[in-house]
Amino acid sequence: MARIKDVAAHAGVSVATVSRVLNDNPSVTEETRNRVYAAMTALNYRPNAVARSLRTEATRTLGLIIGDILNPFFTELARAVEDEARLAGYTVIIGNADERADEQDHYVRTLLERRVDGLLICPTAEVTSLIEEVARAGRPLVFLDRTLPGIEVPSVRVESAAAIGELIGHLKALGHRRIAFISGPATLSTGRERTEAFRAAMAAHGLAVPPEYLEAGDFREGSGRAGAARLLDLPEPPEVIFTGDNLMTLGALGEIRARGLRIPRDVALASFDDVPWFVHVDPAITAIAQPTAELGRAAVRMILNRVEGRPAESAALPAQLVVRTSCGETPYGGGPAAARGAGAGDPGQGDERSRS
Amino acid sequence: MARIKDVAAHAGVSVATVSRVLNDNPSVTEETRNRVYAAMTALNYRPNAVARSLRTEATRTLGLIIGDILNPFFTELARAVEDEARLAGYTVIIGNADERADEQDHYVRTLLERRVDGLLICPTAEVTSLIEEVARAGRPLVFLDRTLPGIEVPSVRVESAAAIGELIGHLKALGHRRIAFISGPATLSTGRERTEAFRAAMAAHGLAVPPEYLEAGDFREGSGRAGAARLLDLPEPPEVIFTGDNLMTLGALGEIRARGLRIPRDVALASFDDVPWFVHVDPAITAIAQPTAELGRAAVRMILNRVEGRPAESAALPAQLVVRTSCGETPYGGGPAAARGAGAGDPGQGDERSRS
DNA sequence: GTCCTCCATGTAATCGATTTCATGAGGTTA
DNA sequence: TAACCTCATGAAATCGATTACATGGAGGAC
Repeated sequence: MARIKDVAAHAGVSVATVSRVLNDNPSVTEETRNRVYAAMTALNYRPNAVARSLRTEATRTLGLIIGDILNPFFTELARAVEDEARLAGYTVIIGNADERADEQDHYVRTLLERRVDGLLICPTAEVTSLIEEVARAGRPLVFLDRTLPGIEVPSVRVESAAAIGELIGHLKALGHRRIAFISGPATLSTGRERTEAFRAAMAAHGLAVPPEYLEAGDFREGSGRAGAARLLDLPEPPEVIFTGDNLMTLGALGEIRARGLRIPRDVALASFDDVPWFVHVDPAITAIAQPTAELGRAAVRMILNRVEGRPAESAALPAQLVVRTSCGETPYGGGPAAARGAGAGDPGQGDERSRS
Repeated sequence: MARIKDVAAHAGVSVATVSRVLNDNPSVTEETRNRVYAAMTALNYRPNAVARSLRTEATRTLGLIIGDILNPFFTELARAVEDEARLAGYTVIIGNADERADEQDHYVRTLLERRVDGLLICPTAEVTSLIEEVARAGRPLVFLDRTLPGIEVPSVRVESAAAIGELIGHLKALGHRRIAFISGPATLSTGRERTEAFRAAMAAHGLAVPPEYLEAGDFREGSGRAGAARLLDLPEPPEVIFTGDNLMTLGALGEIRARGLRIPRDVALASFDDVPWFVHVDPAITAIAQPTAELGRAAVRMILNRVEGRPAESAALPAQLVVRTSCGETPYGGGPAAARGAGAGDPGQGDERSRS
């Protein structure tokens, strides 16, 4: 593969001049510039980003470590991060932690060795010593979606309490009283926050939460299924199962279907986290939609601020309740076709996730 | 950040010795080795992969360019590629072409500049001059899922004809005759292959395919919806809509639901490409499942063969029909709960997509 | 015509690792 | 004891770019 030296020789100039052309340095004659361009195309020259990075100490690369690549939430997040980074001229390397601290640490190490300019992490449960060290060393780092206690790192997360409160209000208005929650793991900030918000909202509405109505899940399909099974086996099963993320919803749905129960007549279902196909389940699933794409974009802006030496401030973006029909017909509306969001619209409907 | 020189000074050895320790060179005394390790931890040393790559001309990185990161098919593919690459000690950089040739070319350029050791591409429609050049230059390149005509590049793809033949047989056995197909773009090899297989299977079963029963889609949700709308508006609408990929299925489903039609009574639906939630649609959607993960793993093995100088041979992996209930009850089985795969099982059911 | 300035270009150091070749200490053998 | 070998280690070149500094020629001012 042609090197800068070859281009220089072919064009009859020095490597410095070729480098200047490469970097749009204005102090190169139009004529020389053209000769260099000609040499580049003649030799099929492609600058070696490895060499360049070694010298400039910048890779124009961001590392993104997500929790689970098969979870559509993280996929959409990755997509948004990628798009926003691309606009700024950065490439993204995605690492899939598979919700395991050791996998996460593996990627942190790999990405640091590759000298990414910034690191976006959706941290798994444990605060590993590696993460602590990286944070302490002051390397550009931003937490995404989740946070870790006791670590000083700017973060972008979702503010879920308001939407959860709205959901509980909606359920109460529909006449439901016995509401169960399949939570995410208490080791994750998102799991804790949603559980706390659920408890608080129930209390605010004067509804009791017996301990057996709080199932501890792990943001995986299997735990959603198992949690739903235990809830449905209770002497007094809940009227509503509220699940803490889209994969556990998938599991709970599977269990409900396997028992031949009808939604919402036998048991209602609501999901934290919305995915496109919820609309196509019969009945369509009431869900709390997260501002996933905005979350990713905000995180990129934040990490680039840190990379480029500007200050970065943590942010929390509001989630939004999307009322459909899986918890019963809304008393304030028409039939299934007229189901409408309690918020400014229904971001779960239609083509909003397809791009041009 | 500490460099190899600092470690050498701290341990009282030369940089060559540190490098030897780093690379597990056996000709280093146990004692020296320990001193070097101690220095490394003391200084929090992390080898600079950029510098190493410059010298060794290897990045231990693979590039993967997929068609659309929001399509679960490609996500699962990416996941498998990542896993298999990781086993071999490689990192993967994923580029999302968004089904556009210019985006694809952008990533090809970026990845070449970053000197990835090998390139896995799910090529978009056009044969761009860049792709041609890269193929001609003999750089390690493997086509994944799709192929390009007239370009000598090893590829891994899905053999769909047999499964499509089986599906048509299944539909005919259920009494359906008027079967329409919403195809992928004819510019993609997968689009062409599925359309050809559909025509051939229909002909083999003595069924006619009027031109208006062949809708040209583009593997996007919107075209599935529009195609379904046109088919349902025909004076003689089809009894079955067969869609060419999972996103178009999503669109067609949306259109069918919006019209208040019941599946399969008013119109049956079958999908090429299976995704986990098809099980939860009511009725569950009959689909042709692709060996997605195996596709990704095979592609990695192939590119690593090429990278390491071994020969690589193209492969085609068989798709499999998964019969559910969206085309009607099977005359050879029980009720919905007893729906069973025509093949060796139902890879679309249960937890097979969750990992430990 | 001389001198100074400006500016396009070139020379060479540098980034942090790997790797070839040299070196010298210690052990073996005759 | 001399000659030789083995082996751990070090010195220095190298990968392909960027960039500080040097250089020399053209043009303007006097």
